[in-house]
Amino acid sequence: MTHEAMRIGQLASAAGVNVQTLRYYERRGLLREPERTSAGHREYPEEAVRRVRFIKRAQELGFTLKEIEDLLRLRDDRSASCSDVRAAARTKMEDIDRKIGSLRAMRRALAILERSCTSDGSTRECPILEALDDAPARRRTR
Amino acid sequence: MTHEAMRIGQLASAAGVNVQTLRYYERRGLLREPERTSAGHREYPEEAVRRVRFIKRAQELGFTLKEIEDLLRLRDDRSASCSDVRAAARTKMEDIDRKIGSLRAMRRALAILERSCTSDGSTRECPILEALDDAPARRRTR
DNA sequence: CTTGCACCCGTACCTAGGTATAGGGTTCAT
DNA sequence: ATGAACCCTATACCTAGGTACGGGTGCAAG
Repeated sequence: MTHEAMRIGQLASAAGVNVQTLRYYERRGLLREPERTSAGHREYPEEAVRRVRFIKRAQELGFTLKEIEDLLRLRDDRSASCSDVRAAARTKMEDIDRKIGSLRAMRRALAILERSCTSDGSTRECPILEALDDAPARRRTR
Repeated sequence: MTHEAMRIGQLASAAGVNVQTLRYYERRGLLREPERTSAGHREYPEEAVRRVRFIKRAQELGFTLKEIEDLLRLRDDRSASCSDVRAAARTKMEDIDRKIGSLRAMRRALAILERSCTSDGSTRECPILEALDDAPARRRTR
């Protein structure tokens, strides 16, 4: 049972990206340089698939590759001091909380829009802009 | 009290973007062409500030300008049929739910990471990748 | 041994979303 | 009535995040 040897093409199709993207991520430092066969071909462990998918997912959430690199470094860097890791994790969590807050506001606005539209056929008083007027992660008592 | 006349520079600084960005949004169709003075200078109503802020906020949440255009069109298009508006709103809400789901998973992972780090100084078994293994909100990639 | 496919590296190119520059008009306080 | 601070259009340029291309190698099947 060889489950420790994928080549770049397999990884690419498993993760839904293309081969050059993987090499690009490697250059950028998002993927560490994998082992090579004697012929110089890259050999990835299976977990690489999850790593690449994580990257794509995080991108859809509005994180830049730089930020994703930071997130992944939290995971990889065995030598990082605990307090650094904790601080970085907290920073990212705050960032995430803010994003969730904004998304919820936006969702609320869309729900109102949808409801207001049901009633009488007019799209008056559309709330989409109002939705994000206040600070994105405003602490609401609710 | 005239609060119905901002020029592009005022709008830009109020919304925290630069003047060329506003003209760019106009070309892209995200901002409708405003009135002009006799000399051809753009005159924006106050609500333009909120519109621009909305755009920036939505971008941070991973929406492309194209998608933001769709969102804003929902609001603007008085002639859109109610069922179109409702359908589009629902689609966006699903999208948002997926994003929120992913962000929550990521947040959970970071919280675990932070906690696991407290205990003994080692960053072993970091859960960051595991966080997003399952589909974010039970919906396949678009 | 050659055909075909996956891989290697380096470099060029592409799209999205801006940002800057050139060359000119407007406004308004001094 | 003039100069600083703004505005106009058009066009060129920039960064992020890829994608494609050219020329060469590895290797299994026919």
